[in-house]
Amino acid sequence: MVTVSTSKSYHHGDLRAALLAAGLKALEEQDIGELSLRQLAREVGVSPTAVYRHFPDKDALLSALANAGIEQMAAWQQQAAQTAESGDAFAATGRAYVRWALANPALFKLVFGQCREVGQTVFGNNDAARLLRGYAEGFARDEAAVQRFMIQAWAVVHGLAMLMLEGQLPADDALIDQVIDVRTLFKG
Amino acid sequence: MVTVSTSKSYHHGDLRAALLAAGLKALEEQDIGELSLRQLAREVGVSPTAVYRHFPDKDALLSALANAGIEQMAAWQQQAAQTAESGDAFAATGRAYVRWALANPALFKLVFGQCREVGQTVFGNNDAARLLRGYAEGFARDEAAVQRFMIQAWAVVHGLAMLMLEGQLPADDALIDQVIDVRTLFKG
DNA sequence: TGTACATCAGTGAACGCGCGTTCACTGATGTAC
DNA sequence: TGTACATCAGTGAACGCGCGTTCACTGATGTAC
Repeated sequence: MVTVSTSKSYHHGDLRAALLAAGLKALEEQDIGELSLRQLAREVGVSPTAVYRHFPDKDALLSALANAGIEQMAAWQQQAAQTAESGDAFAATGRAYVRWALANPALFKLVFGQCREVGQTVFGNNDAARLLRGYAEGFARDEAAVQRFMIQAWAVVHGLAMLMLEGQLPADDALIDQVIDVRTLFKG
Repeated sequence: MVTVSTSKSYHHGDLRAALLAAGLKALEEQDIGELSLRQLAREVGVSPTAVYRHFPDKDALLSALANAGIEQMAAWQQQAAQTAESGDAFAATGRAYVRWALANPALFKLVFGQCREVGQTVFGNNDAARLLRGYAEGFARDEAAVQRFMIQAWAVVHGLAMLMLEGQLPADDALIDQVIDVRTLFKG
């Protein structure tokens, strides 16, 4: 005889993880503004109230989602850098940035929108930034030039990602390669 | 003796214009998702229902706002191009793009978000695009190079605007000038 | 110039909706003796 | 091994809210005769 518990119970941390997973999945298709706490609870098969066992409020849930997004994005970039042939790691990181954005449209926007509210910056001390700096220091005259170059590079990939996400440019792999091309892009 | 009409009446088109103006103003401080039809009606001093005399629904109002935004942005760019010293018109247009975005954060996002839904492209046949193309044709080898250059340029300004809007980079006039600089940016 | 009437831009009350959040609760799990 | 009890992760009902939209309406304006 099997006893069915009426109030289901996740092992510790499981519902939290399930909610985040549901959130990430939902953000593949919905915009952040359409995402509701109740919806995620529904998708996980739990009452809306249960969410409050794991997050103080909706904002906290969104923040956690943003953090998950940042980590995932950093992982993609790192992977791309390591896989790339030597000398191409820099551009590969840029391409990974755009591709991740295209694969996670709403999450990409959440990551940047959310960070503003928290007052935190997405890049600065992560691997991608370090790679970028290393590359720039190879040819830049001084620190000012290094910084300018880093920002220009960031702007290109971010802008390309945004324009593709918003349908202004075709979300086309070949186009990504074409645009993120150090041979044509930077004079140094 | 002055008769005060209880149901106030705008001259033809005036309420429409007032609603759009209120919308543009509201978008200076709020995000698009927080903007409600009722709020705009309130701000104009009219009942929510009155809006429906001028727009079939909320979406139509937002579309009209986006169109107003596109026009305003194009005007800024045109103005910048005409004022610029010869040879600098191209970069001036780019700077105007970013500055307009900073002056109209939510509207900027609305313009791009909304256009996706309508399936329409912001640039393609406007003055800025023509200027951009003329500049590119000056040194690009072939049509493919012209297009690549146009997209790269667009990506840089769009990305810079976005990163500044989202607080990832300081919204700093000097930084705009530094980043949008043909001397360091494009190899052609 | 006066009257009859269509048009048109407003009004306020009402609707159903999904939302985030609160509340008091219940049943299962783990621990101390 | 069995019992008593604290902890903890769920439950369902309820709240107030602002929203977009609908409805039947009203009063002012312009036109035809």
